Amino acid sequence: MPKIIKGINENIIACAMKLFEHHDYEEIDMKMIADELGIAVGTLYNYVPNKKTLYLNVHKMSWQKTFDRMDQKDKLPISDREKIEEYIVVLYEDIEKRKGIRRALIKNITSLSEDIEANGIKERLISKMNKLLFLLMKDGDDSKEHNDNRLAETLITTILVMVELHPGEKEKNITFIVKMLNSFLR
Amino acid sequence: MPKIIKGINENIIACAMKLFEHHDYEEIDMKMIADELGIAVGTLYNYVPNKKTLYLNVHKMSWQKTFDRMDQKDKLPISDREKIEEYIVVLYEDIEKRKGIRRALIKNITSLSEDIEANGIKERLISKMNKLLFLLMKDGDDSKEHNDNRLAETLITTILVMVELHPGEKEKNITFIVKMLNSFLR
Amino acid sequence: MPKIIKGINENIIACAMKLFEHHDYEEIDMKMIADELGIAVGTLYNYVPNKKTLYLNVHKMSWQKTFDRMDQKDKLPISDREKIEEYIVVLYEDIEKRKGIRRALIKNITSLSEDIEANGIKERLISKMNKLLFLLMKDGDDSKEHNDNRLAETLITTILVMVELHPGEKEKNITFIVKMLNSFLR
Amino acid sequence: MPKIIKGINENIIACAMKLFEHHDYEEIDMKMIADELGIAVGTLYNYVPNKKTLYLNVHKMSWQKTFDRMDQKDKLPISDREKIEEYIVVLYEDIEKRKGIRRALIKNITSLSEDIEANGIKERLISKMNKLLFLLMKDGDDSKEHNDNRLAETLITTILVMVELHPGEKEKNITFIVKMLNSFLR
DNA sequence: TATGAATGAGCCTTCATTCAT
DNA sequence: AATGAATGAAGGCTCATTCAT
Repeated sequence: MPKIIKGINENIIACAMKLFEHHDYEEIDMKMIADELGIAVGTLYNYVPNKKTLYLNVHKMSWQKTFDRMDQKDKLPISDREKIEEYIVVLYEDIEKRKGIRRALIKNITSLSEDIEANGIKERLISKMNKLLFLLMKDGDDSKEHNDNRLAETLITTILVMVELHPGEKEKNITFIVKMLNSFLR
Repeated sequence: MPKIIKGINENIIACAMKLFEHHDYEEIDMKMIADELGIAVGTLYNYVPNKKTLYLNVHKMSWQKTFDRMDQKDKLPISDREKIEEYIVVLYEDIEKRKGIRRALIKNITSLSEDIEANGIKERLISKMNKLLFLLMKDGDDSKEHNDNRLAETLITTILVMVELHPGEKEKNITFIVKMLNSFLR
Repeated sequence: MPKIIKGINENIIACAMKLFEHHDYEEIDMKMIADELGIAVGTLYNYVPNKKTLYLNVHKMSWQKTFDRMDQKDKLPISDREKIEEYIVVLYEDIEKRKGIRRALIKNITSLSEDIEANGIKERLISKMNKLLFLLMKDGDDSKEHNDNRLAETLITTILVMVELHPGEKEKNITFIVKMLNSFLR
Repeated sequence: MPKIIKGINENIIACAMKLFEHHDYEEIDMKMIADELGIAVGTLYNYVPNKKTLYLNVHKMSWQKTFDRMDQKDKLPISDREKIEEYIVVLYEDIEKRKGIRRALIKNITSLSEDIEANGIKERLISKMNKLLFLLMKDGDDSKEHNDNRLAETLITTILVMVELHPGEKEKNITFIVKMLNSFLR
């Protein structure tokens, strides 16, 4: 049974994250991760039950970081509309940064992959965005009345798609997304 | 050139589509597909040169069918705005109807399968939508000026996501998408 | 049980020989042979029990042709020494002509392959050459006294090696071999 | 770079040599070699990058050892003619002693493995022999003038063949080869 | 008899996971 | 605890051979 030492575990997550950020799941093998950590495969397996779980944990931590950054924005003394825009920027940057995990995010959002077991992150993210959007919607707006998540979902997906299809055009991409948001809310 | 029997080939595409819909490229092996078809691997290889090509063909077929239905709409004597809405409906219905297509579309749109050489169909679809959108944009509009594809891409992706996340709510979904489109174009 | 029709069988051998002459055993598959014959694989299997046997038969026929050509030389009204030189030329040309089978010959001569079951051809060939060489050796010569096959073996092998290592230099190759023979017999 | 444990590696080469000696490249599969070694295929692949390379290494090792022993003879204070005879004896003994080497030598000499990229060792050996033979040839001799390798090639091949076809008759075999050489040079 | 689609064992190679040291 | 060599199940693909038509 793997003994779990806090320090090492964090190291493992960090290393794995670094690798998974740049490469797909299949492109990374346990030896690479062990090498990156400067330990033996066997040792890695003392701290991690298997590759999938490790990946899943990285996935979770990865999202958590994004959540944390969004939470930071919550504390800023800015308007809700500004806050939404901050959210978008945070999401954009995080998604852009983590290539390897981006795929997982997409799959997760679009329910593409059932085996990356729903860890509730998609729901948390959408709900977080939606809460804010709700405040910005006009009374009487259909979306507000039904309080569905469609706008939030669309925003998040659009970020993903823009990062994929127009890489290196952060400015334009964000401008577009914000414009889309604003015209919807107008 | 392998002898191509119409029926079998379509069957193969259908089966592969069904499997690729629920699982990643790497998760599916040729034996699975053969088993699903009730034939031997060797037989499968009489009709398909290799796994990659099969996967690619699944994508192509998916797109092509959608594409064809959109072409039908082009011939109708309706306004451009109506045509766009028809496009949306076609896409929505197609995507909803043919479960198998959905994941393929998502992967293609999001470049999830970038290693699988691009087959240019995604570009065709986006360009088709964009051409129409262009006519509807106001002069001076940034998106029109740059004539980028962002709006088209967003529309298509949104359809996909709505179908996935709000199945069985066709009315609401399409209403939302059209509303989004209209507010953007306003 | 395969029915054997004379005409077809000869055709098969001829076709297979043509292919095996230019390519190694592994490079040729039954489909190729069938295609070359203009029949279906299944049909081919009506006349031939399996690939190995077919190959073996081709091998035998191939040698037999060489033997036949050598036998022709026996009938010529020439000296033994001239006859030996004719033998060398026949062997050289035949070996040169049949690339694919050349390998089999080498293996056979050098006992390299035990699965091409000894069909006695090597022995026949060596013995045939030796009989003639014996007549040319001087009395008192060790080789003659022991009547071993060493000279014949060396000649044959040398032909093979020359064809392999100095392709396209027939003149020089044969000159060398004959010179070697003559100096040995002198 | 796979971790290389001296003992295992030599064992692998020895085993592979033993197998490749009796069977063609295609007839041997990695599982056989692993089984022969008493290890798993995966383990074998820890020491060998792939089948082709393993095969190639078997060849190289075979040749190199023979080569080394010949280099020893070069240092002796003897005449060139004596040196050639020493070469012949070295080759004979080496070939006779190490059963495994024989088939590899034959294949290499006869270019039987031309698809396996040439490793240049055959050329080295022939050239080494030829250099010495050149010194012994009479001026005006055709072979000397053209400085081709035919005599060297023939000598080496003849050694191989004699060992194969007349095992246990070392004396007679070497006598024959030397006699052949001498009559040629006379 | 002829056909050729179907079969499936077999091959090379990879890599997550285990376990003796 | 740490190590990393060993394991062997899989996976993509081929091709000699079979058999239903």
